[in-house]
Amino acid sequence: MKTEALLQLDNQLCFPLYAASRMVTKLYQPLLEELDITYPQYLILLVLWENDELTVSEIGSKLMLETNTLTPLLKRMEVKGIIKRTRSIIDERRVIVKLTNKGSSLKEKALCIPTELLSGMAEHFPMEKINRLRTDLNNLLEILSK
Amino acid sequence: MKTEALLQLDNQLCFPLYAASRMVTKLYQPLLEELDITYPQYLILLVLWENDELTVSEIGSKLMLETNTLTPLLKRMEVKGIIKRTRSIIDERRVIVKLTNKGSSLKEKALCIPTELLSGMAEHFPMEKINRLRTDLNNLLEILSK
DNA sequence: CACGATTAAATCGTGTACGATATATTATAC
DNA sequence: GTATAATATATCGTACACGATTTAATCGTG
Repeated sequence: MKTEALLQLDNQLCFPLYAASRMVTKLYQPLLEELDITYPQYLILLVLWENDELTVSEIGSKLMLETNTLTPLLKRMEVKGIIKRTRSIIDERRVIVKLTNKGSSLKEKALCIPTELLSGMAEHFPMEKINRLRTDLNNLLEILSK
Repeated sequence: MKTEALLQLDNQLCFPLYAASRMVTKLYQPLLEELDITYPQYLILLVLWENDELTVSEIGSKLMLETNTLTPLLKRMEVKGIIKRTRSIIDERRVIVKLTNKGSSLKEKALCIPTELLSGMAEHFPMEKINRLRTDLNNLLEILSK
């Protein structure tokens, strides 16, 4: 490919990644609205539902987010009453994030979300392709994170 | 797959998309810093280098961004002196975005960016997979945008 | 045990994203 | 022609992202 052609939007990897990420987030929105949470807040809940009581940086390493993003995000979630932040007694540098009852119980409401989204998507996009995409993206992430 | 397992971070399509998008943006950053532009500003330049003198909403439809994002972004780019915004005389609702000389000349500096990134990535990620990823993502975008 | 280095969060400033609304201009219907 | 609908941007408010810096607590070494 000519160097020139590499600058065309269609030939970039970055753009479809950027656009698809935003579009998929928008797909989630009507479903997340019913839980009164945003998309990044949903990701944090996914992490906590799998493993409750994590420190801020443990959440960060799973989601690849720094404390400068997480701290305000977690504070908003605490205001909503879905998590609780407490300083660790053993090591007062650490802040333990724990689900409240409300936060835990949101999981039941969320169970239908992945299925609903995938089925909506699979109408026009074969599941096999979705799986391949996920695998490729996870591979890419692995490369990029080291 | 059990419904429960669908809520695991690893099984989501949304998360690797979100994380990979942010990671790839970070890869661009050192290169874009030399041009003194941000990543979304780079995308706008890609569009204008292909086709100069577009309206705000024409840029928006190519990048899937609304005017509430673009207007401030374009204003910052105008302040930097890389584009010029002018009301159309034919239809005063429209704003024509045009590259300045500085904006045009940034293209030469940018020519090496895609090659440099792809080569860095291809070390651990076969080009064939990158191409497949791009194709799949573009397919997904097509589905999602209608 | 003391003190510099490391670690964990928080804070600050800037720049996106985007839903909702406002404003101004042009098109359309009657 | 004029009221109204449609179109194109802009504005506003909220919520991320993230580089850079700060603050506070713990660790490690002499």
